[in-house]
Amino acid sequence: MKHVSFVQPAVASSETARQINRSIVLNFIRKQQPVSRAEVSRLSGLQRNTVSLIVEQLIAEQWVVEGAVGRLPRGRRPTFLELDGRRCAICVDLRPTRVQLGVGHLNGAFALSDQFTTPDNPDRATAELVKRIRALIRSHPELTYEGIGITVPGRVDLQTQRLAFAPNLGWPPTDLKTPLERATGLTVELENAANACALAELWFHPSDHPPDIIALTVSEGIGAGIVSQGQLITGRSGMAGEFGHVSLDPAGLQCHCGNRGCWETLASERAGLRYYLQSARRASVNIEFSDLLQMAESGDVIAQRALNRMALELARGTRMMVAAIAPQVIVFVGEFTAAWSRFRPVIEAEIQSQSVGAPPSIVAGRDGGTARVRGTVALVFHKHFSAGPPTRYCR
Amino acid sequence: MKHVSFVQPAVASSETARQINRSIVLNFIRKQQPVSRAEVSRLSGLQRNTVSLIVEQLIAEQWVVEGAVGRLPRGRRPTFLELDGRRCAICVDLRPTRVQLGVGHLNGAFALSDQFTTPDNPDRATAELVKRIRALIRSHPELTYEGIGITVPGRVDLQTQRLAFAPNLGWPPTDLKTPLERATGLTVELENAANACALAELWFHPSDHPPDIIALTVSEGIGAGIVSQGQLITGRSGMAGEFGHVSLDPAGLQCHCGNRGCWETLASERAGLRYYLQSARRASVNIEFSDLLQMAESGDVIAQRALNRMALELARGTRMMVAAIAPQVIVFVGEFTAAWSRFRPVIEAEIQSQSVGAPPSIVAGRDGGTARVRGTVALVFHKHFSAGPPTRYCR
DNA sequence: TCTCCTTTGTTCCGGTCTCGAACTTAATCG
DNA sequence: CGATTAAGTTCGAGACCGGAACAAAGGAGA
Repeated sequence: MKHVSFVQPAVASSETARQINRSIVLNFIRKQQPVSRAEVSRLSGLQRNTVSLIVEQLIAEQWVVEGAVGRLPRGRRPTFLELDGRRCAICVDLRPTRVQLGVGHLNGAFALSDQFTTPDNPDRATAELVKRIRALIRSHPELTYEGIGITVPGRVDLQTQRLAFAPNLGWPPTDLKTPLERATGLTVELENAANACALAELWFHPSDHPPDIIALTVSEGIGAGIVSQGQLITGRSGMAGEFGHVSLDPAGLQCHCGNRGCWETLASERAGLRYYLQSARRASVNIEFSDLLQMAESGDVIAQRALNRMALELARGTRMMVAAIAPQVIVFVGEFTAAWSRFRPVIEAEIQSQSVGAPPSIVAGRDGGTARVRGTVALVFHKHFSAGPPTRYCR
Repeated sequence: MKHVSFVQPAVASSETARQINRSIVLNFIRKQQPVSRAEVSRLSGLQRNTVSLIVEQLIAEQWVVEGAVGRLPRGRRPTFLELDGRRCAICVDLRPTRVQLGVGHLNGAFALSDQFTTPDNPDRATAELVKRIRALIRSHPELTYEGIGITVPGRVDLQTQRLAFAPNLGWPPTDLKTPLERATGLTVELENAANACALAELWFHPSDHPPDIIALTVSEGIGAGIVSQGQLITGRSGMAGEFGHVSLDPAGLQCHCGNRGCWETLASERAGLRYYLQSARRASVNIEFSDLLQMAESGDVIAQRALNRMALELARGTRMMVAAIAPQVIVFVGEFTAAWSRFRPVIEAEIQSQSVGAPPSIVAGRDGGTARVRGTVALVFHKHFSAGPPTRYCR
């Protein structure tokens, strides 16, 4: 079997140096804004003149704007630089039950806007999205829309950019990108929700995270976004991170994916609800996961027991990830983090029993309900901030 | 909790371009040797003059030598370039039972030399290694020794470079690097055996492998070396890839690592032997895994059943890796590949039942017994062939 | 108010690098 | 023996960065 032998490494010229330095400067401005040219020079190690030249270019291309003038005890006042907030991305979080829209600005500002119930087929979903996105764009004509970022509850094929595997959505493989791009004229970035959350963590909380993190989204299903050495692990056609479909109980329940006893069937919101309904003996009662959290909060012992069981199963799988990937941080994202004080000790205890080296830190995603939507901002802008694809040392 | 915020990205200058292109040229020569300057120019996209300049430099630094002169139907004859075979690495494969030594040349030539029984403590092992390595160097004074590469049955701490976790060796955390470097004057590279095998696959079989592979070493224990997008996944302090210590059976046997029912306790050579002894009811008979393979080969039904059970457990864990990492290829390394025709179908069947996307290819390591030792060649030379650390796009 | 000092930001020069084109070298073919 | 073809070299142009000198913009102190 022959594969495409290796990625042709792009040769470097003097312009390559500029590209690299440009991305360095741009990232320093993003991370430190507002910041002066001199400060960027000191932080990056680039000469002041080089920074000035690059900044001039960035201003011309409308990535950066000059802001206020600073104060110093002595000397000339620095003029601060910021990212240009007029650039923004349209953010879509597509989930099995609801679709959430928002607008994320390059300077970090963010606003949720619309939401609607997820249509039961891709075509209707596309049509609805087009309608709402058009309205969104019309409502703020002063902004420059960079693109549309969409998080999906499934895996996006790297080659075709189609939504290739989405058992919790129940859609067939779907091309969302092409029709949306055609209808709106904007580029569309699709990404698995967990991957997007991982990117968002790096993007919005740069200094707190070392470069090896896992973002775990727990909702209808379980997905993991793996970042290693600052790079998203995609795997063959973008399928990496399906820890949710590792079978932890060969005799367990049938999963959407076809296997039995997947972690997802043991530790997702659905599993939590199932644990509750099994004990409560109230079959087919129409309760949602948020209700379960509420009930546990207000002292319902059966609900509490269901959540504890869910926590235990979550912990088991987390231990698997720790052994496999050895991240420095695991960020948990999902409604269940509202009951983080219940989950955290259980997971932490299990992790600590894994004696191979120091355990990773366990944190709940800080953006609460917006983590997934915000992730799409990173998705859209991310490629503009890296100097081309990282060199791959494939032999 | 604060971490070192991010890796300071190295700024680029004109010399950066040269470094990048140098590594491109060097790698093309390695992969295509013997090859002419003109051919490198065509393959890489660099101008002929640039290639010539870089090659001149590489020859001066003794990385490359001019070889034979080629023939063409018309035109001036090309002079072929090859890597300089006088450069070589000392290769050590440290295993719980035996230590194997060898010499690997930059041009791909390779020779096993010495082997000895693993001493039961680190100090004696170091002393023995120093003695034998000195003898090895003395025996070929015409060669330039670049460094010493050592594969170990455990994990090497990224920061301290100590052998930090080696349950199958039974050693405490040990610094092998410093004393060996002091005694020999050569730099020492330590790496987990599975990681080394993964690097070796990329290094010696460049065109066959896509950039997402897992190398799985099965012997006394089980270790995985993960390469994603052409880069080795290290994880927090080099601990990534411990799939062998994921618990697949919470009620299973106690493992060296302290947990219960680790994959390693179910599918390693030791497990295979255990399965045999359990059925054969010949406790404490002194047989080795190679004997077991032999017995199965010559028709012993109990031995065959033991191997089949081992294959089944190996397959189960492989499925976990496929879900988690989604590699394009999994390379199996270990004595058990002698019975590959027995293992392969079992693993393949299990993988195929994983319905998420196309399954990865399953192959047995081609270098047989020398895979691990050869891996160390890649280990020693690898850093000279990449243009500095890959840029990390950490936010 | 005026001068000194400090810090920001710019201008200019020298060096490195790649690219493109012209040139030299060395072989084959008619 | 000249035409042709391809390999490898030489040279000038253009892009970029680093370092040093310079202009700008204030505050502190006399």
